Amino acid sequence: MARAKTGANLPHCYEFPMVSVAVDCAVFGWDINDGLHVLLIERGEKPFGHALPGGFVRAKQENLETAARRELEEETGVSNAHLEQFHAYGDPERDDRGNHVISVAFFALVRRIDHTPRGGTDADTADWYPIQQARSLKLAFDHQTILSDAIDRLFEKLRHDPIAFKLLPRKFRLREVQHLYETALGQEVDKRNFRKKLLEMGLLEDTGETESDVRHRAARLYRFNNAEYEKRSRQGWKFDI
Amino acid sequence: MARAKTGANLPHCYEFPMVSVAVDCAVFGWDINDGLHVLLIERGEKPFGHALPGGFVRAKQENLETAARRELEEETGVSNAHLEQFHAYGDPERDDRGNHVISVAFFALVRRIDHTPRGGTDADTADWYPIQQARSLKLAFDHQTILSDAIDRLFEKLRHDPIAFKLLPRKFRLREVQHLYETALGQEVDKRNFRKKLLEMGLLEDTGETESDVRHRAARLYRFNNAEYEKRSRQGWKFDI
DNA sequence: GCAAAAGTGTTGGGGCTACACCCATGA
DNA sequence: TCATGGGTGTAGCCCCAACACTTTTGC
Repeated sequence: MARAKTGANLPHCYEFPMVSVAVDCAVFGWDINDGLHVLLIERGEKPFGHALPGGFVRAKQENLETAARRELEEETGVSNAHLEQFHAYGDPERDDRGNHVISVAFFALVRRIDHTPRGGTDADTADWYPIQQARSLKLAFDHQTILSDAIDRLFEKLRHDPIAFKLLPRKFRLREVQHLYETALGQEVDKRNFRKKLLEMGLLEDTGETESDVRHRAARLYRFNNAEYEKRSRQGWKFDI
Repeated sequence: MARAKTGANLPHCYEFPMVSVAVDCAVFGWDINDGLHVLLIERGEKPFGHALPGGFVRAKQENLETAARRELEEETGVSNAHLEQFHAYGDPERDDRGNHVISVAFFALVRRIDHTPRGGTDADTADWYPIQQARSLKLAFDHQTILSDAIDRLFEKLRHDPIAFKLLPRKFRLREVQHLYETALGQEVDKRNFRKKLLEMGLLEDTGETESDVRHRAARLYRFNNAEYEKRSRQGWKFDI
């Protein structure tokens, strides 16, 4: 999908030099045993190494979010993610292949169990990396900056928006929620106070089910009541943890 | 600055059709007598009517923020604004002149007294409009959506970031701060409690001066201590109102 | 019965809300 | 002296933080 400047037929001509537009996604997945992970591509072409999934927007055919969903599906097999655009990156030198490429970055939240990554259409492979490890890799282009911004934004947003429930399984234990928030806040929280706050908020429904296959007392499973959240949201209520 | 498709020399050729990249700015100004205003251009060309100041990014020459500053300066004479990128708009049909133009939108905060708007380099004229009035205008392209998002974002951000002091004069009365917050929150706040909170926060310095030319008791003038704010910020402290 | 996590109540203190009056100034 | 906004103190309440033990289950 690179905009070649060499070669025979370059049929699309303009008065001024043009910028290319790409989208990139920081896809996050959560697992109570493993913590927060991000989905990275191991590139099979030009700038080798790891990178965020993404690619060029198809002019006149799609908007930014559609492009992001398409690239995500093509490169990693992930579909139906919760997508949120968070920043555009536009330094002229950010793509070291020479073109001026601006990239609109999204973060994406998925339930990790639903998404065993698969490789892309070409030689690329996609895989989950713990965020600590991902942070220590040398990513292509300015993807390390993008990833770092995405993580900051995700942690910030978890506090003011109930997007945690896009990461957690549909039926979850309270302790999973707590663990996720401890990761986001960077500190431990008091179990009793956290549960009280969460339950008294009135957005969690007891499914009546409990976990199974554990060798200790089984935890109740809860479900997030999104309809109720949206109702209150329209009335000006604000989620906060 | 339009990317003409007609005409003789179109020297920049590509393998694929290209997207154009623009930046647009919602410039906000505040005045205690007048409330919140936004700076709009009255366009002298093609899609006539009002629009946000902005224009195309110069490929290979500038990044997004630089482009926004340049366009702001060229079209309205505004310089040294506080700029924050907030969203990118990319629907293929959003520019009704036919090209696929994505726009990276910024909101800009200025001290209105410093900026008497002046016209642009061409036939355009720039002027302040109260936000209520601006909201009721039919703006060019999807600028009404952009403006509306910018206002929402500004109001939200005022609560978690001391950006109010980018809108207020360098030396301000407490009542001005209160008025601005009442606008942002959409509700009145208690004078005593508001002052207490603000002063006990310890980020406002008494300048020792008072306002003049008023026919009632003169108010003290305060200054925002940005150095202190940044220091605390680095220590993890969070502004909140 | 033991290991491992689930689940639960109370208390004290700090911060927020609510509320009303005097002060300084210019006309 | 009056009109106009500037400036201040307190009491009650609610919410948040701190804190430790009992329950269930599988092995």
